[in-house]
Amino acid sequence: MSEIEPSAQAQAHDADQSAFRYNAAMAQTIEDKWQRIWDEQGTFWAANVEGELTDGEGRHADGRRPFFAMDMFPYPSGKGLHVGHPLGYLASDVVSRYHRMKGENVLHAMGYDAFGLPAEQYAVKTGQHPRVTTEQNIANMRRQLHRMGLSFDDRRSFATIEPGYVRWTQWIFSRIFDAWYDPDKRNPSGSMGCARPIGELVEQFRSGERAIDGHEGRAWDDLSEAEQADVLNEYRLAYISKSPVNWCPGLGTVLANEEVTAEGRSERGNYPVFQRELRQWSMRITAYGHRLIEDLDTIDWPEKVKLMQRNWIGESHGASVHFQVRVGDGMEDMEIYTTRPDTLFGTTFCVVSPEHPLLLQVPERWPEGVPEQWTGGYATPIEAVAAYRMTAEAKTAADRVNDAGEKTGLFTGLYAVNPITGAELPVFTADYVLMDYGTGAIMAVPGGDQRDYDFAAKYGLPVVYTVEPLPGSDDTLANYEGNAPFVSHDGVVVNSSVDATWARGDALDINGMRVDEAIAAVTAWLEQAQVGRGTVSYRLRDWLFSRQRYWGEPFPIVYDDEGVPHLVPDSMLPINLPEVPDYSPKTFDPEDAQSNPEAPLSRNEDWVEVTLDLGDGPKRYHRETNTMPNWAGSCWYYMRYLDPHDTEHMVERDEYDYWMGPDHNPTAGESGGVDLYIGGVEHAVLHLLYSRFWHKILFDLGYVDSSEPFHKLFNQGMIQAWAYTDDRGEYVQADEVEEGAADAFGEPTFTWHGRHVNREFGKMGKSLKNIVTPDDMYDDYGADTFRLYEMSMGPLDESRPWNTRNVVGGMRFLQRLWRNAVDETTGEVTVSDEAPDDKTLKLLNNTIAEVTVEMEAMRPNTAIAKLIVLNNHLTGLERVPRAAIEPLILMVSPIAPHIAEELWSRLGHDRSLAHHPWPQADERYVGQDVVTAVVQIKGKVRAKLEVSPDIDPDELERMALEAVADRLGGVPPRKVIVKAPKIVSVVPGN
RNA sequence: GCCCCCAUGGCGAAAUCGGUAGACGCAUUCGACUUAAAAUCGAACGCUGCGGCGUGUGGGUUCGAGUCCCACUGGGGGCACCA
Repeated sequence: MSEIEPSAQAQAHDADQSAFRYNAAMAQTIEDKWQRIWDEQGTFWAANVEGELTDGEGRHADGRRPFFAMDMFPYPSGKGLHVGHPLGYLASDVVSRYHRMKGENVLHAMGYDAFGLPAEQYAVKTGQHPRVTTEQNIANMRRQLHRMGLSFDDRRSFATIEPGYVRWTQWIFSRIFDAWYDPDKRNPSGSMGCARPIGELVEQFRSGERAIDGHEGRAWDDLSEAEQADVLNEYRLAYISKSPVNWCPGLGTVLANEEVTAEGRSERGNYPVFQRELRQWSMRITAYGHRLIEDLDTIDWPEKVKLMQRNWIGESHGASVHFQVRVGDGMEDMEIYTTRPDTLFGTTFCVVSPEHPLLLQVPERWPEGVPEQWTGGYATPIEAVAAYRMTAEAKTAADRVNDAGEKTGLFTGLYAVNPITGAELPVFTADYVLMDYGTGAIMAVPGGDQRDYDFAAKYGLPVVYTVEPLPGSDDTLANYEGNAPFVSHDGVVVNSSVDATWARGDALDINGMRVDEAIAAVTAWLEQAQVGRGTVSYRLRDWLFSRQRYWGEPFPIVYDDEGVPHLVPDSMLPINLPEVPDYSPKTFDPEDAQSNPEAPLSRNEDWVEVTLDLGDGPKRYHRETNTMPNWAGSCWYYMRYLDPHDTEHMVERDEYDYWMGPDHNPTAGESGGVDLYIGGVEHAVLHLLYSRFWHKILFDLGYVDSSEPFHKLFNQGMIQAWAYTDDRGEYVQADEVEEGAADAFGEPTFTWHGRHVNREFGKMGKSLKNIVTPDDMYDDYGADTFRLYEMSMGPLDESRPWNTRNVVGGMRFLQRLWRNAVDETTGEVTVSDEAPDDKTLKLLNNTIAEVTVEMEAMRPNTAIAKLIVLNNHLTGLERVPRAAIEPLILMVSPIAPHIAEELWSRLGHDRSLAHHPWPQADERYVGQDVVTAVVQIKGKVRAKLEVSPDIDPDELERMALEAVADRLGGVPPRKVIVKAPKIVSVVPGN
């Protein structure tokens, strides 16, 4: 191995006496050298069970314990990295290096999530093909990450845009399209509900085991192909529907619910989003709602993220109830959803959403004596409903949010019959009822619901209270009547009995019951009377899966002349993106709600129109021109690291079982999955929910044998930064700001080129002029110091401000470490082979024990503090013993690997320390000879005693009382608590 | 509005099970070395009237509270007409 010669720059900087000093220039030389050696020797290659992927020494896994540590892979934007980005990558690298030293077979790799909107927008802006700009960005990002010394197995890197990857993304889509969800079948983990191949559903239809929806009485084979396709579409896990979706004219695409902000605007670009009824692809994630909640209990994730997923899925238990609606001379069925079936006696009207199909059947005339406010002044219900639908559709989601609380709506001219009481209830349409939650229709109970109360107050509808406060509480119904609903579950049912129910003619009386009891009683009655049943609703919507974009995965779908979708056979995958004359999206005036989406892929007719043989001879088809959302690639990428070059499988079965199967690793739990997944909390309900969903489908279908993709999730904090504005509010260059004396209020003041500036706190960004890049760090300190600083800033999962001024502390630590082994003037190794003294042995072994605990718990900040203490001790010794500094170097190596490798090699080792066993503490030297025992009187420290750690409690009590005798003034203590050997707490007698 | 999380010196933080609050680092100050400076090494470093007081504020539980409980203040995050 080549000897490091100090660079000319380093020599000039440090003059003659410290030519071998560890400084920025030396660090860079060392880092280049070791990064090259690691690459050449395949130091970080992870070994597969079989195949071409062996470790650097040509070995397969051979039963070694696996550890799969993964980062949320980056989106290769053109902006490059700042020091805030790699915090998670550094954390996972430290963990990976530590686990390698524990002898585990560590899989750590990095891919690139390269489809998506920003890449496309950047390409449009620069006039280059997105593939060109994306690949440039990937190359740049790869260089920046490599320079940090991250221990990736680079053979396993890939980008989601590569045809070899797209092929399997499309293959997974095909499996999802070709599957349905059977709620009555157990899945492989034993709970109810399982995805099954669509062929098994067809078999049920064909055999008559299952009735064919909408075609009862007909044989499956008598249905036309288009009719069959329509039936199956209602079951497929990937399906086409015409339903209200988020249409964003400013971006020219539809968006998933998760991509729309609370303000009702697009998460990207912040454009208005409109509810439009459009024909789009969806994925039936709602079928998995319960399992996605339930299985959170099997994984080791931050409670915060689990809670966000539970809230997002929003499971609510209630009942659906069939109301009869008078239409003309007949009756139509209207199904409503309620969580409070106990309040059926208190419903005084019904509301359907503006998109509800019942509105197609409104009468031609208003009934007699309808108030003008109900009709909105329209001559007929048909006109009123049409007009209301128009205004509702034109509303952006943002308008809906702003109007929340302000109720609007119109009477439909229809009346529904309460199935229990037989009361005739006017049916309104109002946009506070949403078509895609529950059944899109509600029974309004103004006495028990704030929204219904508001609506009733505005339209002069009666209010009936059916629950009153518990007897014995201070509260009475009188406190509510005339001004508010009683919404609490804590109450007793009143006003709720009939002698003969309308639907069934039996008596029903729930008066006096508590709410929970009453819910159960009414639900049971509904089921017996066959007018309703207990149901579960989800806030979660099905996942809108198509986008009007060029830069995404094409669907493996073609349509025949009748518009029936067909899968493109697996053998024809991947379907690559065609060259089109213009790949930019067709965007519109952001406010133009009536515009229509147009997919860029439809611009290439040669690609769209295609002749294929799908098994029944060559026929003409046209391709699906929408593309998949950019979440598709990230839904399954973790599996591809295991087996990145496989052309036969998404992932080879044996490799999956070894790396991610639930039996492979005692720490991965019953769910199996990635051992450690590090990333930002911003993906809590997007990527992490979609990934779990896809994974569960693949699990149900038998392609993978762990029920969850990621066993342990860790969210790293955000690195924030100070920014400074001048008196005009313009940002000034943050690194040119100087701190001045505190002002009259003790607040610090800041100046920029002599002018006063204000400090604010937030993100790091170009526009805030406070960017610090990793390259700045390499130039001034080197990658090891940069790594050390980021790891020592504080707990990994908390956000904190970046402060370049503090980085020098890490540099000094590494310099002292270096100086403890190498003479700065001569470059000679100075360690001694003599045995360490007793004090050094104690400190060394205690440090090993403590640092091991910190590393296991992912607390590099406290590990570093303890390493510094040991190093500072060695600095004070006459000669530094080899037996002390070698374990120190090993413990430093996960955090500052380059300097550790260099010192290790200078100390005479000819192999990399990357796989050297982690130091073991010698138990004989762990613990203390003397401990300080504290004597407290009423919790205040009054004396300290140096005692043996295994002192007898009675002896300690005697010593303690003697030590504080003068404070007790001869009065015997009332109570003495002894926690030997650390605390004696005395309660004085007076 | 509902739900969740956080608050410790001048600064980043530590105290992991209720047991000496402030480890470690930055900044600052003093000293040694030096013609001088840098670097390095050593020391001091919560406040204080030297009695004490101190972990956002007020209460509580306990021999003992940064840690547990209640109420509040400030900051951050999630959801938001979900029947």
